[in-house]
Amino acid sequence: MGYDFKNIEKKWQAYWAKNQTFKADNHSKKPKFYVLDMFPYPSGAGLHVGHPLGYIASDIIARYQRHRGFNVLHPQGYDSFGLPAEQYAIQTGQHPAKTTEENIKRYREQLDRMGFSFDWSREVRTSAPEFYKWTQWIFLLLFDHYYCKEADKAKSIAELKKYFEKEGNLTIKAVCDSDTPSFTAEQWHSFDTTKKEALLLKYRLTYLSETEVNWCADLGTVLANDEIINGVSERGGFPVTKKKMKQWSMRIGAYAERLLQGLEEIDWPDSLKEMQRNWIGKSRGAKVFFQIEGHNKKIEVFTTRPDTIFGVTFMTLAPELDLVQELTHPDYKGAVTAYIEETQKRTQRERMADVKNCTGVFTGAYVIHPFTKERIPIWIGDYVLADYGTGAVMAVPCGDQRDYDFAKKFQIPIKNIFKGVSLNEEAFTDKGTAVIDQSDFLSGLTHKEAMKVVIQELEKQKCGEGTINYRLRDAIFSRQRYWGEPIPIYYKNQQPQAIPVKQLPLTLPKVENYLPTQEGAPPLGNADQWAWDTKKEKVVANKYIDHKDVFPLELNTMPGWAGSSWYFNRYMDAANDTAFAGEDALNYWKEVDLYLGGSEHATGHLLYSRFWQKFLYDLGLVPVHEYAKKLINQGMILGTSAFIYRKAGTQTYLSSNLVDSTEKVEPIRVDVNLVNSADELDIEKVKQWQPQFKEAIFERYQGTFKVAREVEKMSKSKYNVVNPDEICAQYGADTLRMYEMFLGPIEQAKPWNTAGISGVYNFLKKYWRLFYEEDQWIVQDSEPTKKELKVLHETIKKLREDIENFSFNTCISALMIGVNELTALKCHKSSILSPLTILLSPFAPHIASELWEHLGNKTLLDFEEFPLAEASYLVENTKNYPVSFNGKMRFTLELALDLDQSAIQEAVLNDLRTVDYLAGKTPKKWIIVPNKIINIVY
RNA sequence: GCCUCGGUGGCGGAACUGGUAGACGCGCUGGAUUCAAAAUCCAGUUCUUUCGGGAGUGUGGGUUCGAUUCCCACCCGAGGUACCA
Repeated sequence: MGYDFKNIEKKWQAYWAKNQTFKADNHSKKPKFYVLDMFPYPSGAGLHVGHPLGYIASDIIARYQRHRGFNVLHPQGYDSFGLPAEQYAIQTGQHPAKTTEENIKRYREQLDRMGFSFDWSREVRTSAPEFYKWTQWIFLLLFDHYYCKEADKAKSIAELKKYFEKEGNLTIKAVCDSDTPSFTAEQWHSFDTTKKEALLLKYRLTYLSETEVNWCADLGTVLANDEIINGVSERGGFPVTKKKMKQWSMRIGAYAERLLQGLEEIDWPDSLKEMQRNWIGKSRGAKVFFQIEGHNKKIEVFTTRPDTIFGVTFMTLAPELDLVQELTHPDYKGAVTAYIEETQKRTQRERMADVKNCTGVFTGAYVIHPFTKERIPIWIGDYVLADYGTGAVMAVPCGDQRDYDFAKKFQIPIKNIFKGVSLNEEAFTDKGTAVIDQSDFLSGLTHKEAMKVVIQELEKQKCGEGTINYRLRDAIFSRQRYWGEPIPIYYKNQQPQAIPVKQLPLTLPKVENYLPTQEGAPPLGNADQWAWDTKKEKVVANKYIDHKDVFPLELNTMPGWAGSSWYFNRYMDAANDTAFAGEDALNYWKEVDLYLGGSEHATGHLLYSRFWQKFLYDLGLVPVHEYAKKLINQGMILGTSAFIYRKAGTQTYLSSNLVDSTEKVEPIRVDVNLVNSADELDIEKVKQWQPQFKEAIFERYQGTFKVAREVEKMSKSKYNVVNPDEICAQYGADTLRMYEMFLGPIEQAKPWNTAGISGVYNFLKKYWRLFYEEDQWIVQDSEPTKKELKVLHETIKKLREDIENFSFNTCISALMIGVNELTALKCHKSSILSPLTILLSPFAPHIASELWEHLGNKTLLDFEEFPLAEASYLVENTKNYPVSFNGKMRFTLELALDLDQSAIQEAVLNDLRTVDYLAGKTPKKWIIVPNKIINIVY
């Protein structure tokens, strides 16, 4: 019989479920430990072997920490709003909630088979009304707050109103839209409610504005910047264009500096922090105001090089700017309008494709240089982005390559303001060696000096000031989709109004059709029941709109990242229906101690969730302002696709070792599950697999037909998906878990290769044989030898170190070494095997539980103490001893007393260098452990 | 282009602060057991060699008694970002 993983795994999974072994308590004297996975989107395809990688790692940590006496919170849930379910609904008419429910069921079955120690009593689903009630609640909190720069935190809109009543907005330091007009307290009092509301909206942390958005026509929705990769949509790869639309946005920009600062406090991968830093994109420079000639307005520009201000020879505005229409000289109107239309038509991808080929037109207008008072022509060009800085740049062709290219192309003069530099080929952009010239009071200064002087002068003359700019844009929060959280807002006199909090959740209405309406409104426009009755405080039918108390509801829904921006707090108290999480629970669990997930969320989820956490912290609703202390990015598991080669134009396929360069062949993918571990294809199965192979001829080489391999992303369309269910059925969950960890370092991307799994499987069988011989229990109670103890304690030491460094692949190596040595020693002693089994349990919990039960008939494996190596034979009997060499250096050798003499002599004699070191004083009773030289003294 | 990380056998990968490079596993080779297969066990497996050795961690330099590890330059790969003024 041997190692019967099927029954063992079934038995223990049932036991854990029945006893709720992994249910975490919100009250405990033990220290807490919260280990979290990024929750999955339950897709229709189910899990493949790559998905559980992070869950296995987190489960090892969770089980390890329980052994170490922590009260562990290890929850799981589903990020269940999303596009695929909705696309499926459009095609089939099936309600996304139903598809989602089915997918979740499938996911749960697959997860359960792998023996994870999740506390399922805390499961969350972002698409459940009990959950999104609180997502909507947070949305309304954001709607009801603004960002006070003085206090450097969010404050309520009520406070803002009071301020306006007293002082208007002339002195307030708050984050707001760039086009916010100034007003005094008197003016404020004179405004009607609608006007007041419109002004307040410019301050709210979630606000409505007419913005240039990334419009994806194929998906019928707008996309956030992080949802666009290389100018096309992340999902589907469709083209993206710019479009002006009224959209909800999140004022994440208000938190830019704090999001940057917070990175210093958290233990996240450097690469990921760097990505967030770049995304936030802080740059120091100055604002400069240029007076428009014959006009009462000024153009404000942002520049990081105010020191080059005397090199300005033209000005470029983004074509989208409203100001362009206003200042364009009538003679140039035609050209300018044509150019603007042209740029609007281009997709983002086209725009990116010809970066080299700069375009633009002259507006016929001029500004006045603040220092030289020269006339400077105003151009527009699409290399200037409307939504960065002020959408206007002072062009310094001598110091900026883009300005240089633009000037060359349109034959605008280039003024050289650098000493001893040639500008024939390109602009001079080196800040380190620049010496300013031809620049009045800046001449002769270095870049650094000139920066200081010019900012002082700008501020003195009130035509500019030193400033800091961020690349981080406010995040668009509206999606023209059905399957998302409804935004709890209705419109009265065109102004957004909050749904009363006690009426949440505002649940999704039924619709017949998940496509946009004929008028182009989002899918919620199809709902018959989607209006808000302010008197009854409930949703009513649309036909009552314009009755006295009934108003239209918002038709957009929230984006995918809404629910995931706060779900980690919900797990702390998932069943609470009076708060998003109870205060006690929040104060007990505080933050995630270890968060595992992919680095693809670096500038999306992981930034937005930090922003929401900081906002909730400002309101005193959560106890910490960074929610995840440590984060690990697990690497992707890639597929190993299999290829066969078809002779061009025939139905003949060649074994990969028959292909030579003279033959014209086409590589064709075949299902990896039809290939054995020696890369040999099962031809009979291929013939049944797809009709095109039924009549095909397969040319073998020496009796076998081999495929070629290539590593690529695991996906259904590449026929390289390996299903964990099948691996579990064939080798068991414990083998799968260990093998995934054994593949390589957790952070690294690595290819899946089923062939290698036998190593781990053999290990578990070998482990079993330490306990059973031909189904006879052979474990005895006798005293362990020192050698056996040494093996055990070396394993403990290595394992503990490696688990704490998340180096699971080397952990497993250490276990294998230990087991090999004990097998060689024929050790079947319970005093050795009991602690070893606890060591094994985080990795292979089922087999460990089973053997543990046989060993000690004690209670639960899960609350035994993890063994310590500190008190071990190895450590206690080892001393460090200094030895000199060549009279120059001093080494410290680790010594183990008490080992037999022949072993020492062998070790010493086999290593010439070691003998040299110890010439003349080779110790009789010492063994030299190499690589332990820790100190060199000259 | 810029930022970040990486480059070690046939393969996945070890090597903590510089100290016997290639742990562990896969694969491969030979052997034992078996009617045979599976399973299991044992031995070998960086390259090269005239069997003394010699070479070897992407390339070329440097520091050091000693470098996969530190420094400089370059080449290659992965990820991020992209007219950010």
